[in-house]
Amino acid sequence: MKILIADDHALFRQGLLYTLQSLGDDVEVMEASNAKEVLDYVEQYTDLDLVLMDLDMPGIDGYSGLLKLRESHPELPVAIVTASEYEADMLRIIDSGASGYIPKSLTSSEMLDALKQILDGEIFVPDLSATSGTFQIRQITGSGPLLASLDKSEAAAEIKSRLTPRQLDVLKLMCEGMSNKVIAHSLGMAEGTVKIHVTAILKELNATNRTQAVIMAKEIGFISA
Amino acid sequence: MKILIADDHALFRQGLLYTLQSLGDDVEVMEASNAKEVLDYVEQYTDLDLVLMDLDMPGIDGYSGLLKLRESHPELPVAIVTASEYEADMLRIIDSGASGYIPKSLTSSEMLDALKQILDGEIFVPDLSATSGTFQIRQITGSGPLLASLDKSEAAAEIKSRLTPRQLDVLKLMCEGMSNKVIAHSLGMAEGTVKIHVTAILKELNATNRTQAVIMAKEIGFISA
DNA sequence: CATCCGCTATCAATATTTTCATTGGTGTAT
DNA sequence: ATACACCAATGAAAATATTGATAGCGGATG
Repeated sequence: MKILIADDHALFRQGLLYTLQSLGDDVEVMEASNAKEVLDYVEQYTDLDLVLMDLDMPGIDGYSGLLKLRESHPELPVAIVTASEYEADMLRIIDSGASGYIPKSLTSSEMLDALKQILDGEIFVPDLSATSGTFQIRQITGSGPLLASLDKSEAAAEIKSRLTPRQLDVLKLMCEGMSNKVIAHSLGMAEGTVKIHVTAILKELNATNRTQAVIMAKEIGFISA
Repeated sequence: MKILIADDHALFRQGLLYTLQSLGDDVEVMEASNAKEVLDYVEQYTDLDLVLMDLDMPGIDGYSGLLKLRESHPELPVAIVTASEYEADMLRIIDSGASGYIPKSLTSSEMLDALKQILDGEIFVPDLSATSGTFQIRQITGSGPLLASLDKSEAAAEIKSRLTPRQLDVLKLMCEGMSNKVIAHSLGMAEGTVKIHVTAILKELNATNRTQAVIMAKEIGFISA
């Protein structure tokens, strides 16, 4: 198992290196301190299993590096490691074909879980939400009277019972602000299938567009889980 | 010798921890993941020899933490560790009484040299001119990193100040799940005008679609008013 | 037991609407 | 002068609706 880590901060590389050892004895870690080195490496070593690249590096930045890698080596998993935790960044990066968006604020064990997930072929995205701040049952134009007349937990149970498991998966990602394309990529299904689920969700929730559906889901509070 | 390191990135702490061991056997390292923990630590442990504090942390940022430490414990050496390499930052920080300005891009050995220098009572500043290759004027895209470092109410004020009154009107209705057409009708303007406002809002909030913008606005909590 | 039926999940493909980006122009305050 | 609000209009992308087809899975029926 060969993993290439790219970060301009030597000490962070060192911490990551140390953590990566826990993945197993057959893990070989290589280091790069900028994106250009990464591009050179992937030419030279064709047996890489994963590239972990910092977003913020001198010279070619990680995002440009990601785009170039996706173009030249589409099958090589590339995960972006970053100090930023903007959902917008995350979406942009996942949308560009990265296998994961890994905040530097993760603990070692969280980082390991994320990496295992990525090495399993899944896409890792952190749970940036967890805010759960503002609730109020508000009348949504066109929303049925059902939701307004139930309290939160009842409504949440109502919804969960009416939506299929797969629909719940999709709704959860909708609540992260993801586009159909990103959701499809994230859940490993075709974009068309996502659309079918979205349509079904809108119908069940009696919403006329995705934003309304997300608002309802968030206000009811069943997405925070 | 007791050293407290404060950084919200666990892996960086780990790398730094490892490096600090090389300073000698009698080095005891403590960790904090935010500035508040630092302030608590220094109250509890009065025999600290050095604090290494990241500039960019959630909650109280490193600079504020530095100022507070200089006030409460003027004799305790505090060095700032940072991902940024701006001369302006450096001057501000050294001027505020820090014992050093340590770029995260330093190698382990450079870091050790810097720390030794600081422990000797000197003030460490990097040679920024040497790393001129690294010198990129980072463009802050529109919104910038501001929101991450502010708490909700501050962020709400931030947003409100950056959006025009009419944009706020539109955003409010977006948060109700209305389509552009309905918003236009509702505010008595053309649909095209709504689109322009929406585009401007997305840009300001650094969002890639309307659902994201609504999520952000709701999470920050400024729409409830 | 086999078959039929209903539910779910998947993909493909089409058509329409909505959303988003951009450019250019007008008026209006400060 | 500069920022704001507004409109028109274009093009591209995303979202929504719909139809058709395949496949697995569980229950019901014969």
